[in-house]
Amino acid sequence: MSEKRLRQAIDTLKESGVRITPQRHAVLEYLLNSMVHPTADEIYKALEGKFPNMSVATVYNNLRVLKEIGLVRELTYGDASSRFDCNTSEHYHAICESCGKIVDFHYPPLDEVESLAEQVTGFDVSHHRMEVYGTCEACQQVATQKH
Amino acid sequence: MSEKRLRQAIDTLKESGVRITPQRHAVLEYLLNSMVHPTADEIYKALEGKFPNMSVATVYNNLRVLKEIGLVRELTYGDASSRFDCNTSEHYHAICESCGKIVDFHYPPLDEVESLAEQVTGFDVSHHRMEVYGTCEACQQVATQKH
DNA sequence: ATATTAGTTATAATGATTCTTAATTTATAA
DNA sequence: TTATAAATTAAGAATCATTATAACTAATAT
Ligand SMILES: [Mn+2]
Ligand SMILES: [Mn+2]
Ligand SMILES: [Zn+2]
Ligand SMILES: [Zn+2]
Repeated sequence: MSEKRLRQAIDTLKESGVRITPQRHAVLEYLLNSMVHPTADEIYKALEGKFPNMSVATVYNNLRVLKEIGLVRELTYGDASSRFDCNTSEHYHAICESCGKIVDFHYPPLDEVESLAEQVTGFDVSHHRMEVYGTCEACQQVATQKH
Repeated sequence: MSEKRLRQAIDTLKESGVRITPQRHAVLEYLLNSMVHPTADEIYKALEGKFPNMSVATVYNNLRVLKEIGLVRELTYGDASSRFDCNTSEHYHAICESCGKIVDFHYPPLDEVESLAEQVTGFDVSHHRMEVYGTCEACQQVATQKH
């Protein structure tokens, strides 16, 4: 199943005229199989077994390339490091403020918000960002067990 | 008009048992009069005339204190530095991808999104974040003039 | 007046990301 | 096939926003 997504992603790379190096392939494959929106460093550490000589700069370089092609989304937060998402389908995220977990969720795109924002600000709006913050189920249970 | 907001903010500080030092007062006053969501460094530079000896750490410290009391909101983005907002009324932001300008806009809070997110993710949602990205009016005009 | 606490300053440390440079690999052309 | 050009990588240095530390100062409480 994820084989198909990998093949499609590699086709996109080829069409973009980007070389498919072993390191690039590994970063892409790792992201496609990951559900947890990993950081660049997590990807780096996960692949250092297979690529003991790979530089962390290579991970960043490849993430940038994959992002430019549209295969990867970068999720930026204030303090900590960026997280990367290979799920390019339109979706939103719920973020646990207790453990940091990031969970996908789907909701009809907020088109009305975009069009109203255009009216009141005069902006030509291209996209938006939305995410909800709170406590995930696991952390809720831990909290209740403390009584 | 902004005098009133300043007095109210100072009352909040007093109630919180926080000392009102000259530096703290200046940071707060600058933010209240600013419409542009400045960075810590912009605040630092703006005040160095009045406080030549003030440390940039003092700006950060005071912004943290003001944030903890709820007088200031921190707007975080991926690459660049945080921006700070003294407008504590519920509002959203439109961000120009061309010049970086950040503009307030109002929209009924997305409560339905929060409750649906709770249902599908099991999260206990406390708040959300939403902003639109695009091109501001000034940058649109510059773009058209290039023809 | 003295002790305690909070706040400030200067500077060092941190840490994620980017930059630089040289080496290496891959693609293209002769 | 060989030569040349372009892309990619690796290693480490540099950057830069932010935080931590330590010494000093001001405010507050006893
Ligand atoms: Mn996702
Ligand atoms: Mn605002
Ligand atoms: Zn959690
Ligand atoms: Zn603009």
